[in-house]
Amino acid sequence: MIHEISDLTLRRFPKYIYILRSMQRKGQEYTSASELSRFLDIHHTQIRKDLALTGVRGIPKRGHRVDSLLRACIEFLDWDNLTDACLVGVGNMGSALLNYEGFAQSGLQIVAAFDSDPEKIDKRINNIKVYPIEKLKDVIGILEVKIAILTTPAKNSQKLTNEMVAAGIQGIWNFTPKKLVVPENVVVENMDIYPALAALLGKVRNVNTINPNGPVEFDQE
Amino acid sequence: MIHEISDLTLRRFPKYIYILRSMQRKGQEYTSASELSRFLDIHHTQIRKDLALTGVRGIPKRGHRVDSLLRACIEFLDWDNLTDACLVGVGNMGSALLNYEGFAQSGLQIVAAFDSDPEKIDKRINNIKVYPIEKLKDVIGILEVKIAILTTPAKNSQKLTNEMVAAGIQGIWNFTPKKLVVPENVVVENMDIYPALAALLGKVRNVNTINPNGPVEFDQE
DNA sequence: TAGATTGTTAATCGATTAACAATC
DNA sequence: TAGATTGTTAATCGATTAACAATC
Repeated sequence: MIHEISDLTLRRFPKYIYILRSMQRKGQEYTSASELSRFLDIHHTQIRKDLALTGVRGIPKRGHRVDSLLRACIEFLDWDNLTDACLVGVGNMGSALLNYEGFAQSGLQIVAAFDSDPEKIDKRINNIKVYPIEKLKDVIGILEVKIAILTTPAKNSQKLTNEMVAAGIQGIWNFTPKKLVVPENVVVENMDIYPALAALLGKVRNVNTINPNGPVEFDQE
Repeated sequence: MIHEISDLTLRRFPKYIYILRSMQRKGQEYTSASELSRFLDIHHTQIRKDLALTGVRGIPKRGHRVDSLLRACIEFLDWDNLTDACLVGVGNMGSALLNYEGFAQSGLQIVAAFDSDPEKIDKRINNIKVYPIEKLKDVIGILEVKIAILTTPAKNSQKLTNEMVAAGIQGIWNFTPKKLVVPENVVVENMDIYPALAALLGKVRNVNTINPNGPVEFDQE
């Protein structure tokens, strides 16, 4: 029986990869679950379970070779194969993502962008061509893109989503605050910043409420 | 005994606020936990528990008044009071955030930005002044800012974090992939896009693995 | 060898969901 | 009234953490 890999598990792997890459750059040969745990605030048992999913075996007392462990993690996420994506909505956030350098190392390649502003159409941003939004369906169909990044104003997000789904999109990275309605075989990953903002402000308040004057210092003098 | 409000709870409230605002715009007078549940994919029992935290009481068979419920949710997150923040690193992502229109409605006001590029210093983006990074400590001290948004390259993130903490920052919204080390009274909210990307690509793969040919259609002919 | 580390199984913890009486 | 909705308590579920034998 194949177990579905849980969302939380998938989210931990990029953190392993990030640390392992920096270890590799520094020439470190071996690492252990306990060492990764110290750097990441993830319990060492959790890390062992995750790494076991990739099939690697560690050596007691020594741990894992950094390079083979890194390779295993990258393969586990399939980040050694680039998945094509398109980006819809070339505003501030969209441009920022089009200029991101890290995607190529993370399994993603943006091959087309769409916008409704005639000023932007047919321009290239970071060598990615901006198509008119009317051509959404055609271009997605021709390029056979399965992943879309949605960075439009929230207003049209559902309409565009419907078009994208009709054109064959299977996964949407949603940067708008709107919940998208999609068929069950289409996946949505919400990248809404407001829940994160609420969590940040709320946690700062939690800290201040529980411990309103900060750490108590013993006033010598 | 005061219960600390959990992270997941805090993250749900912006979703309630978002829906309630659009209901209010449409002039809808009443809503119910069950209705919100349909729009949000959150269990109705969960919603009732959350709303109970704000102190509102619903009316059986009728639900809640949209306007008073919205007000209660906003007060619960303290979004009716603006918290000052500064932004460190005016790159693509930083500029996108400086131009965000939604923060004022979400309890956040960015009052200063910092960068090391002389081209950017002393310019204004969306009326927010860009200071030289060397003045980080002074400006944060003078303006008494407690929240920082970190959108620099990952390289210097820990060094800048140390400076910000020394200057009195209590909460950091971290857009870099690096895990920041901070004292326990400082809160970090990670807005790393790679875990989200891994989750999206992984979930699309999950769907295709479990159901490789999409939904089975009964071919009538 | 001694001890650090692995990998697995069991216990704990917290969030989500189910069940149900109360109420307008 | 009948029935939809509320709000609470109990059950379930899954993730995290603890415990521990195996091993180099």
